[in-house]
Amino acid sequence: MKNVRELFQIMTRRFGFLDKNCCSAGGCDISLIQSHILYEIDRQHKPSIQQVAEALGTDITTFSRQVQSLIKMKLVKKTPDPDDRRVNLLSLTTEGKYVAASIDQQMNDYLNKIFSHMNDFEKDTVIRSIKLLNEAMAKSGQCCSTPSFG
Amino acid sequence: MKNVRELFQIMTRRFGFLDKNCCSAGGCDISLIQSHILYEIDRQHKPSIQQVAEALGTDITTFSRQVQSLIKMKLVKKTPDPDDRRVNLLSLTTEGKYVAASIDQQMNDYLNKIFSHMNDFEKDTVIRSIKLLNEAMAKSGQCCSTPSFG
DNA sequence: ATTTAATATTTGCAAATTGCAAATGATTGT
DNA sequence: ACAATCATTTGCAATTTGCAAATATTAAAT
Repeated sequence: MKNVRELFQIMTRRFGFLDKNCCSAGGCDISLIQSHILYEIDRQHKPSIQQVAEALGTDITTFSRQVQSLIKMKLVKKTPDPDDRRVNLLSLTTEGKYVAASIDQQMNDYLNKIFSHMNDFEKDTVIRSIKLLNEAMAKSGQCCSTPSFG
Repeated sequence: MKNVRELFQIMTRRFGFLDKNCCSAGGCDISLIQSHILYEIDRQHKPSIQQVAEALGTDITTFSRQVQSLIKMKLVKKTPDPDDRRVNLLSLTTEGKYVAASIDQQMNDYLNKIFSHMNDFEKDTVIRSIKLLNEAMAKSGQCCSTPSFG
């Protein structure tokens, strides 16, 4: 069996390209990192700045500034947490939701294009495998989380 | 079935963390991008600067400078192509090969740790699935390659 | 053979991104 | 009230970025 790492490396790289190719939505061009931020804010329920920064493995001071620029672009909103006024809860604006949804749509379209080269059984096996992989990585704790917080 | 993209996004992110965690080898700390460059130079046979830049989807002027710093670190060597003196062929120095091999070792160790949470059948299925996925992505041409050269 | 286009790589430069250290504002425990 | 802790933001200096233009070499055209 060839080097397992090679398989993962190539796949991840390709998926990264896919991600980069889906960074514009309705005349709004955003960076790859910004796309990841929108995705993560959408996924979590009113996360704090720190939560998103940690999820993405970005330095928090860097992240703070990235949020500022997304706010300037009117894609993200910052609301003080009523329970703890130190924290700011992040959420997407209507426009932000639209951009995020549009990116999600593009990504899923691409993924379907990829899966069109497989039969139903293969597709099912692949999806099941990714799920398995994610669970195994979650169990492996330290190694697959943010380097700094590891 | 939940959103397929979510599965891929999380997996890719985790694998990215894994990559970042494997960026030091024998007292030599390198950046994530530099790690990718070493990997790609190692994989290809005496590639040109342009070939590696395109494989990694990096702007070529940026890449040119990254190669320069790797040369300063004595991890990479640049040899003029005898057949076409415009191009410089890249290769790893002995030290570069050592660093690349060490990173590869760390990555495979981590991957084995992850696979230790599966039985042999599951592991086999997952690896087979990644292969399938890579083939399908290769067939889908445009979408999973570098954005600029699309 | 000389001129012209193309190609691989490198620089100038100016803007954007980075992370550390320190500051701010808010909360908790004593 | 007080110090310790925490979430977030700024100052700052260094690195990284990409575009446009320069350089060096090759291929094509006349």
